[in-house]
Amino acid sequence: MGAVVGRKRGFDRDEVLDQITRAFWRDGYQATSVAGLTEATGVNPPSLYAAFGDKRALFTGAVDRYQATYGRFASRALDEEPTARQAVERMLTEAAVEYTTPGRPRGCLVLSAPELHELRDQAMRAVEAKIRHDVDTGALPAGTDAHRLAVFVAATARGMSSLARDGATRAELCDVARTALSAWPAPVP
Amino acid sequence: MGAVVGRKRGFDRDEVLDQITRAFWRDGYQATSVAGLTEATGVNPPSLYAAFGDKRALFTGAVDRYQATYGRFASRALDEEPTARQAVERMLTEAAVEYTTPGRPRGCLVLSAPELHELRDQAMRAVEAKIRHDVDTGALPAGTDAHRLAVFVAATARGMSSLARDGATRAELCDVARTALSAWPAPVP
DNA sequence: CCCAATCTGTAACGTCCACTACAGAACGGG
DNA sequence: CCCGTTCTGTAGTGGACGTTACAGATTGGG
Repeated sequence: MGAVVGRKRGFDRDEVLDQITRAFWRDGYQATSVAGLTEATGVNPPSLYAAFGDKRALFTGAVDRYQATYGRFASRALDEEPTARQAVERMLTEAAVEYTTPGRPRGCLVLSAPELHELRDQAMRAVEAKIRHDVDTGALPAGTDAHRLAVFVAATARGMSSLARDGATRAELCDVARTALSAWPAPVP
Repeated sequence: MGAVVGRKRGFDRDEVLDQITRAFWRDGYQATSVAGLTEATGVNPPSLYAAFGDKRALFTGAVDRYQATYGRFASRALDEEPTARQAVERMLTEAAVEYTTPGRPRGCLVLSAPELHELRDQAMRAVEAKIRHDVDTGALPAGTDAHRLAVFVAATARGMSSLARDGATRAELCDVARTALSAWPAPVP
């Protein structure tokens, strides 16, 4: 079990994966070159390929890491908040913060990369399930269209990510979240 | 005036520019190769370069054409509708249709291409000016934050374009527009 | 202290890219 | 009918890309 012998890796795998994640996050899959990654990380191509695989594998590794760290806030809000309303409110207001945090790329990696359509659908379905649960249990009016509301939340998050990438301020994104939430149906009394 | 002599061009310049527009619209600037454009149009590279210039010029020509045709609906709504509310309502509902019209790429070219940040800002400022006018003339409540509302409209349009690219239906986009409009401030009576 | 195993840097591989040199074909004016 | 002019197709240019062959460096086990 474990490597029996051999020269030790000359770089911190997690640290390098983080730099790779930020590169893909900032520039997207296509615009990020392996040569650029070696320059950003100081790790030469053979070592990158040995540690992570080809460019596609580098990207999926970066996406996995993104979801486990920077993008974790969304599923956390859905898991930890009791109602859909509270979960979406927290998700969107935290998104305003996450999408404009200095020292990292702006916006959301998953919402920006065209090739991650599947992950976006998953996220939207999770929001829809949270809403549907509240409709079923009577916390939201019986007539509420859970799918429609989830699509609207998805649109808001995507719009916020796009605006963040174009340089929108944190306050502007908070206002977008607040305005969007004003379209939320009144809770059952 | 006019060319004095010489062989005539073997293709319809506008028709070819339209195919080029659709290619950039569908795949973006980077993912569109000149080789792909020659295949899509049947026009060889030297003729393309003679007629339009280099790849960057091809792209800006395509964007210009897009704004003059497919994307015209937005500025038309702002120009032709009397109130900001009516203009935005028409803009978003027509966007739902335009973004999902069969036989052409989905979503908006300007909202999808990262390099067109400037054009997006222009569009948002136009919406903001329309709203500010209604606030100044009393058609909207005096406390209305025109900028904040314009950013929200921009977020909605971007969200709709992104959803359209991921395959959202026309009905879903109409619902997003309707829900977003429910956040519009009540008009002054 | 040697050895098999693993990682490292150098330097290249073939492929695709945007772009163009060149020669010939099609045109209208004289 | 020739001529200058403009367009066209072929066939390349140099460069960037993702990926890897290879030889040397470094490790721990025996």
